[in-house]
Order: sequence, then structure tokens, then C-alpha cells
Amino acid sequence: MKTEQDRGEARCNQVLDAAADCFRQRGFHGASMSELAKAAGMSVGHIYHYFENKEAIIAAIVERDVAEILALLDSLHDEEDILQALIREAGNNLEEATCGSDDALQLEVLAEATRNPKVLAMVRDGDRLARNRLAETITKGRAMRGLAPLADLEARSEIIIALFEGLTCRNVRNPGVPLDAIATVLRSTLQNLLET
Amino acid sequence: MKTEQDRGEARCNQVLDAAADCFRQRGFHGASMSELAKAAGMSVGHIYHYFENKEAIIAAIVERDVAEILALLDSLHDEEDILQALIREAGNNLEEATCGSDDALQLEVLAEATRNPKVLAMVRDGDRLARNRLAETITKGRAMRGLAPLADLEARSEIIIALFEGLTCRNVRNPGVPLDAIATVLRSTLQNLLET
Amino acid sequence: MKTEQDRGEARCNQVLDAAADCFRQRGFHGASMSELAKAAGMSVGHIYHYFENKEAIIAAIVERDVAEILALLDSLHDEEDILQALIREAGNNLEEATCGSDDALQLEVLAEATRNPKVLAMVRDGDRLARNRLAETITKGRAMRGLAPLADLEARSEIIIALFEGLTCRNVRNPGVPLDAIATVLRSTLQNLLET
Amino acid sequence: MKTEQDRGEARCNQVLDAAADCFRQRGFHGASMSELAKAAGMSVGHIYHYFENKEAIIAAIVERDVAEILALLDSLHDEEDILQALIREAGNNLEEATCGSDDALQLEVLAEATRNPKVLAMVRDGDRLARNRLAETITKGRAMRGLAPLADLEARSEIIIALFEGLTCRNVRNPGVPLDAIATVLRSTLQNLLET
DNA sequence: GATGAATGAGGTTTCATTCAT
DNA sequence: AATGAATGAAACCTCATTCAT
Repeated sequence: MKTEQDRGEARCNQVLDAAADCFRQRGFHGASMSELAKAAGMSVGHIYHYFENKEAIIAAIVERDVAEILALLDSLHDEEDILQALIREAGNNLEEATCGSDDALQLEVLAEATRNPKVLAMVRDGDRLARNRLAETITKGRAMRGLAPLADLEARSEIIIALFEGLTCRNVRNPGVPLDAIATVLRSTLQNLLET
Repeated sequence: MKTEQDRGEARCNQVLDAAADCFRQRGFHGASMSELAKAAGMSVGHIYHYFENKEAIIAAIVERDVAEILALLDSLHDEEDILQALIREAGNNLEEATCGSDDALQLEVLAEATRNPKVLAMVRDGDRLARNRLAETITKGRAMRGLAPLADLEARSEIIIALFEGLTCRNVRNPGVPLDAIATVLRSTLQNLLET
Repeated sequence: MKTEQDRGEARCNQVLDAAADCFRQRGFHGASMSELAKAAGMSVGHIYHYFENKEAIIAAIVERDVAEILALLDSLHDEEDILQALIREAGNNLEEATCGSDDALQLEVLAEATRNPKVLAMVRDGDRLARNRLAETITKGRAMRGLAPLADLEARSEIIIALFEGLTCRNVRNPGVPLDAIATVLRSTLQNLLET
Repeated sequence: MKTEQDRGEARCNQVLDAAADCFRQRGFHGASMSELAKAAGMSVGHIYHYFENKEAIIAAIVERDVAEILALLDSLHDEEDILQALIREAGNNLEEATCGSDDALQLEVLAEATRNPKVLAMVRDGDRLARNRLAETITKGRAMRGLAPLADLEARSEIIIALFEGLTCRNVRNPGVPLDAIATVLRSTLQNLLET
């Protein structure tokens, strides 16, 4: 019984993994159900045992995407020197991006949110959690350094997130920029936002 | 003859205006040629007199989009106090975004660039022009203020653009943030990047 | 052993009851096997233990339907005053119909018979039995009243059945007609057909 | 322009004729759009220029069907001896039916009305017109014969229509009945209903 | 220049049926 | 006996594109 349920879940993830790949490469609406099925190693019809329709798959992908960001933020929260970890993560983000990670999917999600209310709601809910988490993390990090609480915490968080999201965009428009030069400026900008 | 050509161009723009609207609302792949035609007040078939196919329309939209950004940058170039103008423009951008301007289209373009090589090339070409222009503008602005040339000019430009693009993303994920709080932090961040 | 067989039969009827419901509500082709399964409280696959395929279920439903009519006729046969019972039954039929009984299924069967030879054969076989039974019943009823045998018995039976089937149709097209007014005319028409 | 519109209408009817055929032979839900298209000598996609979806075609067929009955009733209205014409028409109806005319379609419509509210509404609207027309016709016919108006006109009309619709059903269940025998009984029954 | 009828491929989705467990 | 995962064909429908007028 347990195995059975596990198997179901595994099969579900099989679909989601395949879907993420397809969506990355061809977009939500460019990828066809038969492409998904082929990529998932499953018949088209059977995908509908696990997902009500294509939009439900999109929603599940968005949910995963959101969870991933939250997980990253959570991992930061338990670092020893939080502020430094945040700044370090910035660099990693850059490298990852260069390796062509999930940029495409992130942009796809954002573009879809623009016209799909269900996706928009998920994106906004996720973002609310994420930015609250970031704010807490910053506050905790500053406290650990003996810095005063910030009156403009919300705005600073917003700008910091914007920076990161913006770098995702930059990675599409201008991937050729030297990483270390960027990292230096990024780090100093973040320091300015986090430690003053 | 001249009138004739003008008329043709006007008809062309009629299509592009309609296309921009449709693409904003439904995405490149979600908008159908017949929707475009209806929005443009023109028959489906006739659109093919002006554009070889749908992709050509997308390309033209992307081109326009790129040109718009360049125009904005150019307008800055002739300001009296360039650095201040840049910072001011940040605020405008925020307000515009709130009004739900072209965010959707920008994201659509970026997502499309991710998988359409032709679009990617256009986006990157445009971006190259834009960031060079910004670099020049910054240099000129600093010179007018008597500040020294920047060794890390490229990286700073990159971060500045990232900030702006990031705010476009933020506008989708979290449109409810108070503008003036953001603007203050944004301005101080830009000052830090431009004037030190 | 006997219990086992009984259980099988009960399961079978469970399917047929569910099928009748589904077919009534959605039609033979509109009802899916998985709907049937859900309504029968049984897995899709298991239905195939009892019925070779969907058409076999349809056939069984048709058979039941035919049997039901025959049973009604048989019950009439043992009434004391047969002719009066026939006429009375007309009224009941009307009321039943109003309550939206099996009209839908009857029409579904008839429509299906139109294109499914197997169903057509069943319907016609059943009808042959039914109309012969009715003819006998009429003859017996007339004899009990001391009336002479009818030379045009077959045609009269036919018209009487037509009247009843027609009222089923009317119930769909015009359910709002006052029952008692109809019943009066119906009764006098039947009297004319049965007692003269 | 006129020609153009005519052509469109002709093409529309081309679809409806084909659809009527297909629906008769395979039922509303048994006939596929590609069958319709083949029968109409037209591509599947193009049918959707004329009809929004399959249901719209069904609706149009039902409308035609209703109109046909109304036309028949109207033609009776201008006969010299209306009552006699009504009775005569009964015979014709029988013959027609034997030739396997529209019985199948009529039953299909009725069965569909049972579960499709839009079709039900059309059927009922059509029937209201038809039975009012019949009532008027009967009244006029009786007046021409110098007979008194009927107090139970509505109920009698109802029974008369039921007879005709019932004969349509009978034609499926028992087509082998000798026509003239039936016609005699039918005629006498109608006389009883119309002329007394 | 301008229309819209026409096509056919391909999209998402549903479904009867099978089969390993 | 009983399940439900799995399939693949076929359903309805949409769409970019072409072409005669």
C-alpha cells in the first residue's frame, strides 16, 4: 500500500520533471502534451490520471518553483553569519545562472502569471512568504551583528529581491559579462543595503 | 508615391499596435492571427501583405520594444544633470510599472528569447546598444559632476540595469509595495552606484 | 455455491442499476465506463468481469426495459375487469411520466435501435411479445364483457400502443398539460378502441 | 455581394444536409466531426467557420426539424376540408415513415432533448407553436363543417399529436404492420376526436 | 491593396479496454 | 473476485497560412 502510493508519487514527479524540462525548452504553451508524454516515458492519456489538465501541470511546476526559492531562503536562515551568507549566495546565483539553470522557467512563470490568474495568485502567495522570510532573515542577521533594526526593512528587502530577479533577466540579455567584476559590485551594493 | 508608402507604414504600425496589445494580454503563442486581425481592423489575409508570418510580427514587436528602451536612454543623455535624471527616471519607472504598462510584454519577450534564437539575437543586440549607451551616459554624467572615470563601469551599469529589470519582475510578484519607500531606497542605491 | 452465484447476480444488477441511471442522465454514448463504475461502486476493470463490453451493458439494459413492459402487461392480464384496468393504467402512465420516470431511457433505447442492429432485434422481439400479449389481453377482456372478437384486433392494438408511446414523447415536448383533461380524452379514445 | 451571401448560406446548408444524414445514421454523438466534414465535402476546420461547435450544428438541425413540422401544419391550414386533410395526412405520415424518413432523427432529437437543456427549450418552443397551430386548424376545420367549438380542444390536440408521434415510435418497433388496416383504425380514431 | 473561404496539421482531452497484481 | 495503472485511438476544436476573387 505504502509502496503503491510511493509509486504514484514517483510517477507524478516523473511527469513534473519531464514537464519542467519541456517547459524550459519550449514554454508552457509551446510544449505539447505529447512532448510531455514522450519525455515522461508515459502515454499521453495516462498523464491525465495524475493531472486534471495541462494547466494543473503548469500550476504544479509553479508550486515547485516557489518551494525551491523558499527552501533556499530557509537554508540561509540557519547560517552562522547570515548577512555574509546572503552576499555569498548572490555570487552562487550568478554562476548557476550562467550554467543556464532555471532562468528560462522563472521567466516563463512570470510571463504566465501576467495573464493566468491562478498562476498569478500562486506566484504572489509564494512571494509573500519569501519576502517575509527574507525580512526576518535580515533582521536576525543584523541582530547577530549587533546592528539596529531597520525602519525601511520592507523596501530594502524589495530592492534586494529585485536585484536578484534582475540578474536573472540580465543573464538572458547579456550572459557574457565577467562574473567576478559583477560579483564585486553586487557584493558592495548588498553590503550597502544590509549592513548600514 | 510618398503618401502611398506612408500609408503602408501606417497600416504596418496599425498591425504592430494591435499585436502589442494582443501579445500583452495573451502572450505570443496565446494570441491568434485572427485576434490580431480583429484588433488591427484588418483581414487575416491582409496582415500577410505586411509580415511574412507570425514570427516576423513577434520580431517586429521585439524590435520596437528594444527601440523604446534605447529612446529612453537617449532622452537621458541630453539632460542637464544626467545622474540626477537617471535617479529620477527610476521613480517614474516605478509609477509606470504600477499602472501596468509594458511589464507583461517585456517578460514575454524575455521568455521568448529563451527559446527563439532570432529573438534572442535581437534582444542581445539591443541590450548591447543600450548598456553601452548607459555606460556613456554615466561617464558623461560623472564628468559633468567632476567625478573620476570608473574602472568598473561595465559591472556597475550591469547592476543598475538589473535593478530596473528586477523592479519590472517585482511589479508582477508584489505590486502592493508602497512606492515612496521603495523610491527612497532605490535612489540611495543608485547614488551609491553612480556617484561614488 | 448458490450464494456465490447469487452474489454474482447481485453485483451484475448493481451494474445494471447504475448503468440505467447513467444512461438516463447522459445517454448511451454520453455515459462513460468510469461514470458507470463510480455509480456502481465498483472498479472500471471489474465491470468487465460481468459484461464483455459497453455494448453488452446496453443490451442488458434494453432487455430489462423490454421485460418491464411485458411485466406491466402481464399484471393487467390477471385483473378482474381487464378493459377497465387498461384504461386505468393509461392514467397511471401519465402520472408516472410526469414524475419523469423512464421516458428518457425509453427514447434512448428507441434512438439506439435505429442504428444498432442488435438493439433493434431485441426491441422488435420484445415488442412482438408485448403486442401479442396485449392482443390476448384485449380479447380476454372483451370476452369477459361479452363483446364479440375483433376482426381488426392487430391494428387496434397497434394504435393503442402508439397512443401510449406517443404520450411518452409528449411528456418531453409538452409536460405542462393538465393531466385530468388529457386523461378524460384518453379514456374515451380507449373506450372507443376497446369496447366497440 | 448577394451571391457571396447566398454562397455562404448554401455552404451552411451543405453542412446541415450532411449533418442530418450523419446524425440519422449514427446519432448526434456517434457521428464525428470528421464524418460530417467528409459528408459535407469540406474540411473539418472549415465547418467551424459556419458553426461555433458541434452543438450549434445539432441545434440547427433541431430547428430545421421543428420548422418542417410547422410547415406541414401550415399547409393543412389552407386546405379546403381541413378535417379530412388532417385524416388524410395521417395515412401519408404512415407511408413516409415506412420509407424510413426522419423517424430516426426525430427520436434522436427527443432523446437529446432529455439531457440537453438548449435542445429541450427549442423542442418545447417548437411544440408550443405546433400544437397551437393544430388547435387553430381544428377549430377552423370544425367551423367550416358547422360543428361547435370544443371545450376540451387542448386535450384532444394533445392526444392527436401523441398518436402521430407514437406511430413514429411504432415504426421502429414494428414496421411490418399492414398499412391499410392501421390506416382504417387511425382514421376512425381521428374522426372520433375531430368530428364529435 | 484587401478579403475571408478554405485547408490540414496538430492541440488538448476523453474513453473503452486490457492486464499485472 | 477486484483494482486501477496504462494504453492508444479518436474525439472536438484551433490555428497559421494560402489563394481566388
